[in-house]
Amino acid sequence: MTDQARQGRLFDTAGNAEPAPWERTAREDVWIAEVVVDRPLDTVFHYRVPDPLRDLVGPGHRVRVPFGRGDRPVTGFCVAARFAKPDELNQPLKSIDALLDREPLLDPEMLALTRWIADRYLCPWGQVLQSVVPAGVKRRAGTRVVRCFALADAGRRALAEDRPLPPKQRRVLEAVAAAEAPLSIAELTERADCGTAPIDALRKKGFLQTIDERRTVIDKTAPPCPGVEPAPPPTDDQLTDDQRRAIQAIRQCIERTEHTTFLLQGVTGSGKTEVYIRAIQHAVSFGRQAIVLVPEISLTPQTIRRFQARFTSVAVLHSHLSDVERHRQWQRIREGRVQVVVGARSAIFAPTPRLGLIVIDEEHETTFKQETAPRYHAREVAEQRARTAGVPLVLGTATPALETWWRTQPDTPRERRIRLLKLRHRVAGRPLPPVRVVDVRNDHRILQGHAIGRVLQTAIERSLRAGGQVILFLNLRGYAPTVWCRRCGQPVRCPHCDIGVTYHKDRRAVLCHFCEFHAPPPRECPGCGAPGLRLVGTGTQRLEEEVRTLFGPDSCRRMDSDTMRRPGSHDAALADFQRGAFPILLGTQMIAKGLDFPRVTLVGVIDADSLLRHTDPRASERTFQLITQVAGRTGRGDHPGRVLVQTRMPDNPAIQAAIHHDFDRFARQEIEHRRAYGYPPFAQLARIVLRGPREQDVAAAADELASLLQRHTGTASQMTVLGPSPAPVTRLRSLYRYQMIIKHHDLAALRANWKRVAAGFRPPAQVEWTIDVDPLDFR
DNA sequence: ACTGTTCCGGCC
DNA sequence: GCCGGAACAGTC
Repeated sequence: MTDQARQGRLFDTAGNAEPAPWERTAREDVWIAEVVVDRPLDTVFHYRVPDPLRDLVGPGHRVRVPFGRGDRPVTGFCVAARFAKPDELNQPLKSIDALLDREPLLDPEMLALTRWIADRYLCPWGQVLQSVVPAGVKRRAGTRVVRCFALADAGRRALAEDRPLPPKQRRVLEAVAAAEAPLSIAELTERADCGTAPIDALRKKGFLQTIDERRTVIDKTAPPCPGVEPAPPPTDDQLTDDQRRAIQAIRQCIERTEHTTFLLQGVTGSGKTEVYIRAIQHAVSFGRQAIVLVPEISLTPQTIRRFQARFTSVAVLHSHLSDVERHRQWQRIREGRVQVVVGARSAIFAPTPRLGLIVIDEEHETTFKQETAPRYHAREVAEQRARTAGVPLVLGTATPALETWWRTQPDTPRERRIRLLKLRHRVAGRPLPPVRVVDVRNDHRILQGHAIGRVLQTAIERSLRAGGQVILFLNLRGYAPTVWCRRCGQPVRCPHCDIGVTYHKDRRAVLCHFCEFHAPPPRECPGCGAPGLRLVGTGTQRLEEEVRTLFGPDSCRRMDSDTMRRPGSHDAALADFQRGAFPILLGTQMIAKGLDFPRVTLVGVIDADSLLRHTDPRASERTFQLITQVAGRTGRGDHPGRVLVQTRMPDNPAIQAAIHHDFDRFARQEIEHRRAYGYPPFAQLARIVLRGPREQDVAAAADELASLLQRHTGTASQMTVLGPSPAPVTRLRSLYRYQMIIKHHDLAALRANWKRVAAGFRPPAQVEWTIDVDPLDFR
């Protein structure tokens, strides 16, 4: 029996399960609510609904309930409310203390979706529920309870009988009578042009009754997005045949209100966004709403403006919204006043009343996976939501995640199959830029420690001379990624994490990129005491220095998470680049996606090898994706572009596939690799991490858990347990970490096994575990 | 006999 | 997660 069924046994008329004692007989008929409390428990609790709340409490409402021995008040979500027949209960149930929301925060579909996430990602339902409703919504940020006045019976009679009243009181009473809703003191004094005294007098006479209403305090609308007007949309005959076909396929699916998952695989610059927009317009024409998920870094004014230009009401949900603003947007969405919701990962929980379509742009991006509990992948959640809502899901990218691509292939079972829509050409007949590998093994500039080799340097000079712009991509922030001791040959490490520190010249400090540690750069080696540490390697700060030396002090702007700390600085830098304020844009990931600058004629990848050096099982997939994405930033205007990739491994398969723009070749070779090693999609993985302050305790707990898993699964279950072993980053924020990977061809069986084992495993004090289903981060 | 610590199960 | 009881150990 599933846990879900077990939790529902109170109403299980089949009667196979022996009911718990308190479930057996009722002394009286009661309304009960099933409540999931705000605790990491995956259990549904039952509470009596007191009579006054009888018609008010339903699924999706939050309630306050007494919980535990001390009856401590906790909040919970009501997930069902029903009449309990006699004979079903015998122990007196505790009662709901209070109803916290007038309207349910979640509709039945969202409740079901959160339940699905809890099962799929092995996370307590209560925790999922808490995390899908924004904090600002729960705290009702930006609203306040305001005392309002409505007509009481006595007042109504007084008006009807035209009884004599002082003139001000009469005006007040008439204002209240004329209003559709109760009026606040401020509204009343304004409309009746009086002070508060007449209002108070009427209330004392019983002519007015007071009603406390929750009102919005701040209602400022989002400022219009800065930046340049987007290019005018293409007319119908400017669409490519591929675009037309794709739009047609998605529209058909919208009309039939049936679910299909599409992979819209289009080379960079092939007009995927136009396809999304046309498909969404169709859904909107049926009075439905669309959700568009994009990686956070793509939430630039460029993207936002494009949607705002084509729809009358767009809600943008990004991480910089205040609680108040987020609450306001959430309300707008829920009231159906928004046509399109554009947002990062969590926007998949947007409370659209009539969902018509979901789009995930750059679907291969790993930021769609949440790295804290519930560790869901927005793509999976989106598919589940689309499936139950009977609407299409469109996954768009130039470089699909391997798992996604695999599902378009004939070997995939039919029920998992997704439909491939290809956009093979760039719009306006523009070619993909030629990509050239530059082998820098013998480049004398590189050998001297510079980041820009001779070939790239000349190419930049030529582009600039021709009036073009240049993008330089380097995936390491800081000045020097390693601080190295000449004598003992050891890097300087973070005292809290076992990871090397990075030197940041602008802050005159060494930083740990895993925790908040920072310190002045040490003069001598913390290990052996030798003086004279060396700064090894190049990060974006050193690259910036080099570019300014080579091409002039005003030639470039750096974009990475250090320069882009303040909200808006990102947008400002891009706007400056767009209007040509500087010719060279250099930076990390954040300049690799989605940007559309027609004047960029050269893209340089400074160090392709740094992408491959990771121990991550998906390193080569990421390398291919990043090179392809960043290469796509050029050749988007009237001038052709080109791409130079600096590497010491010119024959690497991922690099070779990227320079040939050959996704299929890359995917086929990578999928065979996955098949050979039993990686997803050929097996399902879950990663368990144990962490604590004492290494022996963590290691011992890991051993115990591993043996529990082995014993429970046995040889028959086809489940493999890899490890335990120290995690690749064994110490993080002063905590030791051990991990194991469990592997099974069937995800449901894997989850069931884990649940059985987890129920009997209690780690020692100070050791805690986490489980990550379908992990993407193995650090 | 008394008190502090850890382990463990239940929470409706 | 939090609480309380049981079991255990160390102390007066």
